[in-house]
Amino acid sequence: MINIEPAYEAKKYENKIYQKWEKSSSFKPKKLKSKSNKDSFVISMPPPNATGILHLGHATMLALQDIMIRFNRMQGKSTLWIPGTDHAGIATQSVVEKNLQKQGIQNPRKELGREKLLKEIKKFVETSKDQIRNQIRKMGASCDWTREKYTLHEDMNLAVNTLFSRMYKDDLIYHGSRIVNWDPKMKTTVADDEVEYVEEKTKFYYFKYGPVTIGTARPETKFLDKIIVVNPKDKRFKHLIGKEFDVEWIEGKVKAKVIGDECVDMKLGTGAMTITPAHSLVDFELSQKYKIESHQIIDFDGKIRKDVSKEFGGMDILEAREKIVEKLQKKGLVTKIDEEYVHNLSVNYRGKGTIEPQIMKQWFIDVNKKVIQWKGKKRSIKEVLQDTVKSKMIEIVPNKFDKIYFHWIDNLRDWCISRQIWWGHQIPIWYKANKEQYQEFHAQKDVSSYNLGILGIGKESKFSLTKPTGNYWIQDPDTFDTWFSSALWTFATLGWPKKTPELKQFHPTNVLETGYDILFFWVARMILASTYALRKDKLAEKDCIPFKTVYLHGLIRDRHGKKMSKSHPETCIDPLDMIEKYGTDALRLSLVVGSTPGNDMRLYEEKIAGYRNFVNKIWNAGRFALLNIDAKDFKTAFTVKNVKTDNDKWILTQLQKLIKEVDVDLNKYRFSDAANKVYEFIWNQFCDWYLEESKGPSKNSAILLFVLKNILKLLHPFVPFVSEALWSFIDKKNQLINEKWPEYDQRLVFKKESSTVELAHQIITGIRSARSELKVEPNKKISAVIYAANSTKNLESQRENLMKLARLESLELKYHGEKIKNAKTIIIKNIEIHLPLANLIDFAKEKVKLTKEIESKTTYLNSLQNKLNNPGFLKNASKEVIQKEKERLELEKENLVKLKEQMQSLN
RNA sequence: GGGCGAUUAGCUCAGUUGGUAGAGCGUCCGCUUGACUUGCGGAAGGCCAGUGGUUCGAAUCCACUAUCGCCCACCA
Repeated sequence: MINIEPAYEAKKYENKIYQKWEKSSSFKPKKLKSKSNKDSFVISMPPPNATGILHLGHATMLALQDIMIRFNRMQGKSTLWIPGTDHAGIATQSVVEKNLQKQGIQNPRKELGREKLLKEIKKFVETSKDQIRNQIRKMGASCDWTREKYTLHEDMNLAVNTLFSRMYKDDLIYHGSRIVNWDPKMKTTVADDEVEYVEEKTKFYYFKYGPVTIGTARPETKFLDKIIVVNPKDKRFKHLIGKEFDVEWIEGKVKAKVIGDECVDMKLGTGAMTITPAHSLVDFELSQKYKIESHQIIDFDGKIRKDVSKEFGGMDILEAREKIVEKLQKKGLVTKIDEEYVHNLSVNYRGKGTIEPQIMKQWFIDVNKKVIQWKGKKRSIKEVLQDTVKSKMIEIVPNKFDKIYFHWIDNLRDWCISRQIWWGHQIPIWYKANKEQYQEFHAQKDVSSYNLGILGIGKESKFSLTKPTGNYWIQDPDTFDTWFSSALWTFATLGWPKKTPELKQFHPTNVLETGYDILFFWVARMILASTYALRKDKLAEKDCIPFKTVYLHGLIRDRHGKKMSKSHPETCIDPLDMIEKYGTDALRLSLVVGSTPGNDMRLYEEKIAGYRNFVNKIWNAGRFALLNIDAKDFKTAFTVKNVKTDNDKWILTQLQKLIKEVDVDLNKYRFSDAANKVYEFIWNQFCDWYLEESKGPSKNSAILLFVLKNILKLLHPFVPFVSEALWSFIDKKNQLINEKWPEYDQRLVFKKESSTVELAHQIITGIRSARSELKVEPNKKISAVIYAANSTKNLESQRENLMKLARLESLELKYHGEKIKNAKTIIIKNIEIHLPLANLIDFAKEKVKLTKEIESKTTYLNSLQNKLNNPGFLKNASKEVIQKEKERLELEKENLVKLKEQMQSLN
C-alpha cells in the first residue's frame, strides 16, 4: 500500500525535487545527432540585476519561461535555458554607495578611490548573486546552471570590447561633444530613455530683456544669454530680427542679438526667448545651427560656476534662482511671476536625481550611418532595427507593440554609451597625456571623464584602442552603459566572438520573454547588437537576429492596480513569502493564470491561496487514484483493450480534447488559457465526475493510472513540483521532467459514448438541483422515473451512476410513459425526469415558476422562429449555423410542449 | 500635443474568423456522501461604459463621446 499524506506539503518536496533534477543533469540540453537549430529550443534568461532581491517581475518571467522550457523539453527538443546576472552599473554602484554612506563614508568615490570602491561593490555582488541563484532555484526554474553567465565576466568583456572596436573601425562610434543628460546626484550621464518625467509645479518668471519680454522657469541658467530668438512669422517681433541691442541684465549690460527661427512657438510664453546652449537640448540644437558659442553655467555638482558669477557662483540651483529673481526685481526687470506653472521635471529613472543637461564629450553610436550589409544594401542601425520586425523575422507578442517599437526607432537619436561610473566595462580607449596631466589625473581619487575634459586630454588624434606601449597613457575612466553589454546577451553567452558549436546550434534563440517596460532599453538593443555583430561575421541575415519571438509580459500590480513598491507593505507581495506560505506551484499558477501578454495583472494573496487549494486538489486526486490502482497495472503498459465502460470512454475523450487544446495554446503563447483548461479538466471533470464514478464496482484501475499519468505530464510545465512529487509514486526510476509530452490519439476518442455520459451528468445535476430546491435531506434516497425516448438504451448503461450520484433508491427508465401526478418534473433536452415527491412540493410556487419558464421559452422560441423565417438569415448564415438553429428550434418546441403538459398535470 | 490600451456578475478577469454571456473569489442555502473543510452539492447575481453605424444577427467590426491607465514627445 502506498503511504501518501492527505495534504500536500510543498516544503517537504520542493528542495529535494529541485536537487534531484539538477543532479541528474535534467536541465542540460540533450546531445542531438543533427545540430540544427530547428531541433533546439533556447531561451536566454533576462539576467536579474545583481543587486539582490527577487521580485514578482522576476517570478513571473521565471514561471513563464520555465513553462516554455519544460513544454519543449518534454517534446524532445534539445532545450537550453541560460541563466545569469547583470552587473547593472548605475543601480549597483548607487546601492553600494548608499550603504557606505550609511556606514559614515560621506563621499565614497572621493574617499575610497576607484580600486577600493570597486572592491566593495564586488564583495556586495558576490553575496547578492548567491541570493539570486537560490531564489531562481526556489521558483523551480529548470535552467542550465553549468552555463551560468554574468555580464561583467571576462568573456563578456572580450565580447563587449570586440563589438566596440568593430563599431569603432566602422566609424559607427564617435567621441563627441553633445548635450547629454547629466545626473548631478549620481554624477553620470544617462541615456535618453533612462530619463523619466515627473510633473512639478513651479514658478514661471517674465523678465524684461531689452526689446522683448522673455519667460522662463530657470532664471539661474540665463547669466550669459545674449541671443534672442523669435519666430520670423511673428508680426510682433519680425522687425527686430538681425538687430543688436544693449540690454540691462543680471550682472550689468550685455550685447544681445535677435535671430529668427521657425522652432519658436508664438503662442508659448511671450513668443520670444533667449537661449542657453549648455543646459537645454533645444537651445543646443539652435546653437549648432547658428554657430552660437556656449558656456557652461552650472557645474557637474549642480552649482553655479564660480567663474561665471562672483555673486552667485557656488550657489545651489534653487538658491541662485531666488537670489537672481530678487536682484532682477530690484532692477525693475521682473514683469510678472506665474505661481502655478506646471511642467515636467526630468529625472534619472535610477535614483531620481534631477537631470541637468550638460555639454560633454561622450561616446556615441551613430544610428543613421549606413554600414550594415543587410538584404543586399548598406543600411543603418535604424533601418535594420526596423526591418527585423517589419519583415516578421522577429515577431512581437502581442503585436500591438510593433507600432510602439517603430515609433521609438523613428525618434531614436545617437546612443550615448559612456557612463561616468566605475562599475562596469571600462571603455577600451587610451589617451596620450603629458607628464603633468598624467600626474594630476592620478592624484585625484574621483576620476571621471570630466576630469579629462578639464585637463584637456582626449583629443581625437591621441586615441588608441588597445593599451599602447610608452608612458603617460590614460585609459578612459568611464564605463559602458549597462545596456551596451547586456545587448550582447543572446550570443555572447554562447561564446561569441569565438565561433563555438553552441553558437551554431543554439542561436538565434527562440523566445525572449521579458516585461514590456524594457522593450527599448534591452530588447531593441539586443536586436541592434546581434544584427550588427553577426552580420559582420558573415552569417545569413536570418541567423543574425537574437531571437525569433519576443514575448512581453505585463507588470504585476497590487489589488488596487497600483505598482507594487516597498513603500506600501500592506499590498506589496514578496514572492519568497508566498512560496513559504503556499508553495512555489501555487505562486507560479497565480502569476500565469489571468495574465495575458502585454497587459498588467493584479495580484493579491487570496488568489495565491486559491491556487494552493488547487495544488492540494491535484495532490488528492493523485492520492485517491494511487490508492485505487492495482499493483499489476503499474507494471503493464496501457492499451486500448483496457477501455471498458462508457465513463472510461468519456474521460479519455475529454483528455484527448484537452491534449489537443493545451498544445495549441502553448504553441500560441496562451499560457493562461492552457493552465485554465488543465485546471478545469482536473477539477470539474476528472475529480467531480470520473473519480466519483470510480467509487464502486465499475472502477477501472488501468484507466485511472493512464489518465493520472497524462494529467501529471500536462501539469508539469505549470506546477513542476507537485506533479513530480506524485510521479515519484508511480515511477521510482524516471523523473517526470524527462517524460514525453502527451500526444493526441484518435483511437481514444469515443463520441457516442461520451455524449451519453454527458447526458447522464446533466440528468444527475438536474435531480440534484431539484432535491436541493425541495429541501430533500442530502442522505435521503428518492425514486425517479425517467422517460428518455431515443436515449433510453444508452442511458441504461448509466443506471449505476445515476442511482449513486443522484442518490436514488429506485430508477424506472423507459422510452416513454404516462404523466405522473404530483411529481416534480425536470426536462432535459427531450427527456422527462419525474420525481414523485408530492409531500414536499409547493404546488403554487411550482406553478409560478413554470409559468415564468413557459413565458421565457415562448419568447425565445419566437425569436428562433423569426430568425429561421428571415430570408436574410437563410441567405447569409452558414449551413452549420442554420442547421444548429433548426435543431435548437425543434428541441425547444418539444421542450415547451412538455412544460405545458407539466403545467396541466399540476392542475 | 501624439499614440496605445482598458471599460463584461459585488471583486479579479476570460470570452481565439460576429450566431441565446463564462470562470475563480465573495455572497446565500445545505452537507463529515469510501482522496481532498485547502472539501462536497445547490442557488442568486450581467440592457457586456454611452450614442450612432455596418449586418439577417454585434460584448465581438466601424465612428464618436465619457472615465481610467500607460507610453512617447516636450513646454524656452
